[in-house]
Amino acid sequence: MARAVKIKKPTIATVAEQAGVAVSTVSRFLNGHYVSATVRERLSAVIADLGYSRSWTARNLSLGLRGSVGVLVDSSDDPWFVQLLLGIEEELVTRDCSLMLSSLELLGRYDATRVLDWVQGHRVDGIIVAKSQRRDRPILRAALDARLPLVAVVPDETATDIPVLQCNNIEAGTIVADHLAGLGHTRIAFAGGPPHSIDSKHRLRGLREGLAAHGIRLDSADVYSCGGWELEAGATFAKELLAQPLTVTAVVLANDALALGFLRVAHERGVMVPREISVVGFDGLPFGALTWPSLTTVAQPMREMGRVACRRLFEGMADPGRIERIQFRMHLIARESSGPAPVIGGARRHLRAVSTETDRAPDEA
Amino acid sequence: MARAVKIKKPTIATVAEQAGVAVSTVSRFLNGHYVSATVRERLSAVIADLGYSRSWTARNLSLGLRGSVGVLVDSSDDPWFVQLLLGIEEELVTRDCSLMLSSLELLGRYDATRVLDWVQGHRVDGIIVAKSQRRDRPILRAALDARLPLVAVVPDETATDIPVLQCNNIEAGTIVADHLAGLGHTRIAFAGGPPHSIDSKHRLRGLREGLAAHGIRLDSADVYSCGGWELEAGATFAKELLAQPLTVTAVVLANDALALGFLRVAHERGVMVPREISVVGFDGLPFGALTWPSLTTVAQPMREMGRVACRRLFEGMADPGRIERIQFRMHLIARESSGPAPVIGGARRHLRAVSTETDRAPDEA
DNA sequence: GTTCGGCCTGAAACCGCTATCATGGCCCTT
DNA sequence: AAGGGCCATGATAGCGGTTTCAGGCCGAAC
Repeated sequence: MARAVKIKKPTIATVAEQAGVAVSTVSRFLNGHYVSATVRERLSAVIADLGYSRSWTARNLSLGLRGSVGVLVDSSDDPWFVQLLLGIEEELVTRDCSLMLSSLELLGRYDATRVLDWVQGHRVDGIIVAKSQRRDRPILRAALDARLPLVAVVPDETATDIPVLQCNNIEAGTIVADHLAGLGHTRIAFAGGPPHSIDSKHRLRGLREGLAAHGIRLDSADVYSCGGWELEAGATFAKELLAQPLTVTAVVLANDALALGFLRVAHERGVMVPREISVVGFDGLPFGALTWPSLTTVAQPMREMGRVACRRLFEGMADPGRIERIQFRMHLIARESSGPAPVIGGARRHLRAVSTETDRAPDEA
Repeated sequence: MARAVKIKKPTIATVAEQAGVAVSTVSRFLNGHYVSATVRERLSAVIADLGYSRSWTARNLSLGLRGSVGVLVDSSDDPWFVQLLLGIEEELVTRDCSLMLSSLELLGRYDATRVLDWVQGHRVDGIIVAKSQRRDRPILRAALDARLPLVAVVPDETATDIPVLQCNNIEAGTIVADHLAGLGHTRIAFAGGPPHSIDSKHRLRGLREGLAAHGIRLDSADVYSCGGWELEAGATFAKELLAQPLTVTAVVLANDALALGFLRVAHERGVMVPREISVVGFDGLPFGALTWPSLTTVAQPMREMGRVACRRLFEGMADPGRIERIQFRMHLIARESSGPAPVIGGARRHLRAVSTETDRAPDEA
């Protein structure tokens, strides 16, 4: 205390010396193993006095750990993964582990070598790949070959050899079906994303089956493809659909971006949503709440998924080889873009929306 | 090659042995120091053969580094910082350094001890605090006391003892002034955020000065305060302003969230934007492009700021004690919410917007 | 009064890599 | 022909922890 100020950071040896015990004793104390009460008190005092904090680098080296998990995100999905990160972080904090972030974009998306180098050499105990797609498969394979625990979140659904977290898109479709049927819609259109997207297919399938349960038939003529996932694709589709007289009272788009594109064009064309047509998307993007009208959507529980991804990763470290598929339920966020089906020819009063404004997702608390 | 498969990961010693050289030679090779051509070839071969990759943990321990920088983000600003992260990452990749992410929220926002623990004990060589506010000051102080290089991005502007990156809000104000003056507006309102926000004040000041340069006076009666930064505050303000007959032809709100709230209410009330009134925000939030009409705004070059923050952090590691304030210019993104000033009483034709759609910010490429 | 067994603690090896210092060739100089 | 430098490499001491193993001390059991 009264000593000359040391410039060097105190190490475990400093503490041991000051307390007059061996380093191993200090180490035991630090790790909560048994030490006598006297020593314990003395050590706490010395440590507090010195402001000592142990080097995780050294600890990890000794233990053969890396002390962090890597999260690879596809940077093109901007705001999508923020909640996911928070969920992961939440879980990590309880494990004295940190979150190493990297984007596939910057590591060189298609170069498995670079990712692997990051992964093996750098210092992660496992990786979580956010929104992997089929084209990322080589990277995943390589990581697996390197015996690196790995979890993919919202992956290309055809992957069978890695643990994946995904949403139940079929159920999501039926949720929309129930919602729209409840509002009295009977003629509904669906617009998918890229031609062979499995997400689209499942959402459509769920929608179709759900509607069927209500005795409503989704006509094949009312199933379209936007050709992509982006807002522009949705806008293009809207222009086509709205160029002709409306034959449907609601349109379901395969994701929120498409739906927002649709809403936008609807506004340009003066088509009233939801009075003339209801619009529903999928994903639960936060800014869907900010448009006018705000977008009814089926949200993915991102934060929860982050938590589970992390937990699953640690399980995978303990018990490698277990490959499973964890499904999450999506939940409806009814906002303003969906409303009662227009009554054909009926004199309808000004009816804005029945939106229940369940705006706040359970995990956004 | 033909040896029995070792379960253990190869280390530098394995490589040395296989190649018949000393570990120090391998180390030199790995670090790009000089070794003879023969040895070099032999080593590359052995390394490739063994699939060796070096342990960054060990390297860092030896070098006394941590090999990563920490980024503390305030989780409440969802999508705001994604571009920032990408900018940081971009810079980090060239330095074989990784990005450790943590949110102030989870580390316990107001508990400097916990952040410090993360910071000292865990393993970062420095930290970047994104969007720090005055209330985070104790954390910054503590980090500084621990001699930990630190950079604050878009900070509370009154901080003087740490390197900060910030936007030139005054200039941003004049940019808006030029834009609106160019569109013929002469009666303009400004709505600030929280009462004492310095950002608000600067933006207002720039606006006022800029307008003055065009011979336009910003009347004090036309300066309002929304009381907060959130969308709802903007909506509330809009309700008040739009309850009375319009006396201004344009309204400038202190950030995008407020402006989006305003737009929303304007739509509800059937007020045409920009035909009846132009609306401008600040920040450049990505989803400002998705609303209808899309929002004219002055954007912060987030990705660039991320890059610079990172570079500055490394400089600070080499040369501690240098405290400076780096300013960034914001740039106008003219979209649909701003248009020519309505001609009072004139018979105007349907004029949608003069938006030049400079939608894509330079750094979004 | 020994011997055995538990409980704490100390000594030292090790985790994988870097850096410093020492060494031994080889070429070049005078 | 001998000495001096330089170059490439080898040996080794850390970096800051953890863990194994051995040993000292004390009470209980024979």
